[in-house]
Formats: sequence, structure tokens, C-alpha cells
Amino acid sequence: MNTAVNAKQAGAAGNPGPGAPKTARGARTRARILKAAEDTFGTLGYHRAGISDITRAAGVAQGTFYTYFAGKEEILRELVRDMGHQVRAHLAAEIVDARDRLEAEEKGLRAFLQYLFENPSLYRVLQEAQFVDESIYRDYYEAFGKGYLRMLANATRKGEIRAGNNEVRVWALMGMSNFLGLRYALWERDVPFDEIVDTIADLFRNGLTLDGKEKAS
Amino acid sequence: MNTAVNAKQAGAAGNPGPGAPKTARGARTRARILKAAEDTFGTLGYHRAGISDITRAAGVAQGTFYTYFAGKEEILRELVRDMGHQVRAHLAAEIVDARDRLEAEEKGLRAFLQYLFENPSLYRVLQEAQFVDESIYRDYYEAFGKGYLRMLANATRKGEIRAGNNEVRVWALMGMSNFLGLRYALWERDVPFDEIVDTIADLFRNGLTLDGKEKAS
DNA sequence: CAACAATATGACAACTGATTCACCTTTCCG
DNA sequence: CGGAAAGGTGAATCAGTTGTCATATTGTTG
Repeated sequence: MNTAVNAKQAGAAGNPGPGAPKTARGARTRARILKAAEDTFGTLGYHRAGISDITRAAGVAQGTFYTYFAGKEEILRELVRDMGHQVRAHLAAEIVDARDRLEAEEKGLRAFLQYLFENPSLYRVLQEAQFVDESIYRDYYEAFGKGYLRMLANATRKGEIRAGNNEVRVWALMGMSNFLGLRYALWERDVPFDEIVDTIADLFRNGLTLDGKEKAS
Repeated sequence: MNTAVNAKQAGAAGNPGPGAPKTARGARTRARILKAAEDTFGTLGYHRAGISDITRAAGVAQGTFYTYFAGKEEILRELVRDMGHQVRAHLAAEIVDARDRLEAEEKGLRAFLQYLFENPSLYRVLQEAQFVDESIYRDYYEAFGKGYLRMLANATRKGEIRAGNNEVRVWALMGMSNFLGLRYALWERDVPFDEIVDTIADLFRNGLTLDGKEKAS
């Protein structure tokens, strides 16, 4: 069936799908469906959302969905990759002018909280993807973590942060952001982002205990 | 539509279900089904797992399931509450003899990683519950966080940790543990738990930056 | 513009899986 | 012991889904 068309544009990011759009109209429709899927998965959740919900939101017929996506799972995969790109690009832009690692962490955390607040679908789509196909989720966090790790390595080299296992730190930091975002950006905005950022910055600067750096015993 | 007007809001903290067992045999069967659900949800996931999978694993007929549980969603709720009790009890026992907060954090993190490794179902069941009914998940973490907060407040009073927003810290700490557990206890055990604990303990003692300790608020 | 390719439609076949129910079996207790 | 309550059974029902297909519309091109 759709196997006919290949050998064209297949190498972009790895996923050609049943038929990549070959027309401006097709590209537009595909994009509309993808956006509709984001909204629908975001509010109804992956499992409760039917293809019909997505196509209705996109204003196309059900059959049209299968012109561009092999099925529900594939559009989720596509979606997470897209959204991952966006967050990473956004966060990268927000911290680009930080003067040191601590400032980058502060800006990054604030930007992440804000982004999550403005794009709540990201959380749900990503987390649900974990149990649809774990590799989607792992890819996301491994991509994220890889960039993060590079930044920490640089900071270590520059003497901005203490030597230590940066890989473990990366996962700890991503976990912190994730939970803080869920609790304070999605569930309840009862604590200003600035206070959250200050609390975490204090942890980075001074630790949690009282007898930290100064004490030489 | 599954929206329905189900009698969900029944018992906040004592859900009896359709029929609480009135016999030793009944209690045993109910327990078998609950355990089977834990295993089945843990390996197949909530959505892929059918009632028939659960009853088969429990060695009972499909109809028996409904003698004790109103449906798939209710057994999940029950399960998370059960598992929550268990983790909290386990962790509490593990840190009871810690001499100060830092030691409690170290023991707690290590115990959590170990527990997750030995009970991988906990992670999946809990995380999936989030999107079946958010309140299940919130209840779990709010219960967890409440106890955690109390401990941090005590530590603050005793002067073991710096003053700061302990509620925000609690969510940051829970997030850290969660991600570290996922990555290093469930996905790949390529870093010994001791090293993870040491890395985090160092963060708590000294922070992340080299030049801490100057500014005290 | 004619012919062809790409897109779009929407009804529906095929399937999945939760829940029900009429009917047995076991246990309890006077 | 005997009958009632509790426990257990599994085939049948039933609601909801995905993915398909024959057909119609739109666009592209020689």
C-alpha cells in the first residue's frame, strides 16, 4: 500500500511515517493534526483520547489521520520529539546569557516553571508516553540529560562547581525540576516562582546543613 | 463516555467496596486478587492489564473480582494506598536511628533506592495512577510530603539544617529521589547506590558551587 | 485543460475488554 | 443436619475503539 513512496526526505530525523506530506496543504493538515493531538492528549490523556477526538479537534475526517500517522502510538512519539525540541530550545535561549552555572540554574529553573505553566500539556504527554513506550521517555531525558551534563562538565572545568559525579547530579536536578514544576506550576501556584528559585539556589550555594564549607573539622 | 456519575467519593479513608469480605476465605481471596493486581499492573501496566489477566494470576474467575472491587479503577486506588503505607513504614524504620538530618537523608535515599529495586511495581503503579485519577497520586505524595515536612521542621528547630522554605525543599527532595530511583534502581544499575548517596550527601553538606558560605540571610 | 497524483471523507468491519448475571459450591451456625 | 448467607463461576452482553476502504475532491503538471 503506502510502501510505494520512499527514498525521499526519509533522513530528516528518522521518522518518515506512512506518507510525508508532499504539498503545502498536506503539511498544514499534518501540523493541524499534531497540534490537535497535543491539546487532546493534554486534556483527556493518551488513553481516554480517541483518534476521533483528535481529528474532530483538527477539523478533519478520521481517515485523514492515517494519511500522516501510522497510529496513535506513532503520533505520540512524534509529539514528544517535537515538544522536547521546543523545551530544550526555549531553555537554552533563556540561560544563554548567564554569567556562571549558578545563575544558569536559577534562570533555567525559573524558565522551566514558567514554560510548564504555559504549556501544561508537556507534562502529561511526556509522562504518559513513558508507559506507552518507554523508549520515548528515555530518549527525551537522555537527550535532555546529555546537554545538561555537558554544561555541568564545563562548569566543573571552569571551577564554578565542586568536583563530583555530574551524571548523578543531572538526574537529581532533573527530578527536582520535574516535581517542583508539577507541584508549583501545574497543581497549585501558591508559592511564587522567585521563592522556589531562591530556595533551590540557596541549596546550591550553601547546601542544606548548617556546618558546611566553612567548618574544617 | 466513561465520565459517569460513579459513586467514587465514597469513603475517603475507609473504602469498603461492594462487599467487604465477611469470612476468612473471602479475606484471603481478596488479598490474592490485590496481590495479583500489583504484579499484573506492575508488568503489563494499568491499561494493558485486563481484569482477566488479574483474575487469571489470582486463580479465580472473572466474576469473583467484582465481589470485592467495584472496578479496575477502584482496585488501583486500593493498591496505591496499600503500597504507600508499606513504603512509608519501611523508610521510617530505616531512618529511625539516624543521629541527625543528614544521616537520615542518606539512609532514607539508600533505603528508597533499594526498596524500589526490590519492588519495581511501586513506581509504575503509582505513576500510572496519576493519570487514571490524579487524586490517588496527590494523596500519596501529600501524605509522604507531610511526614517529610515534619522531619525537616524538627531538624530546623534543632539547628541541623539551615532555615529556608522546607515545603519547597520537600518537593525538591522527593523529585530527586524519584528520578534517581527511576534511573539508577529501575533502568540501569550502573552506579552503586553508595556513590549516589555520597553525591547527594555532598550536595546537602556543601552545595554545588565552590564559593558558598559568604551570604547568610 | 486533461490526466494524474495527492488529499480528504466518513461509514463501518473487526475487535477489545469491562461488567453483568443466573446459577452453582462452600461455609457457617442454630 | 439443614438451610441461609457468603463465596465463586464464566459465558454473554455491551460500549467503545482502531484502522480500512471505496469514493470524492483538490492540486499539479505537461
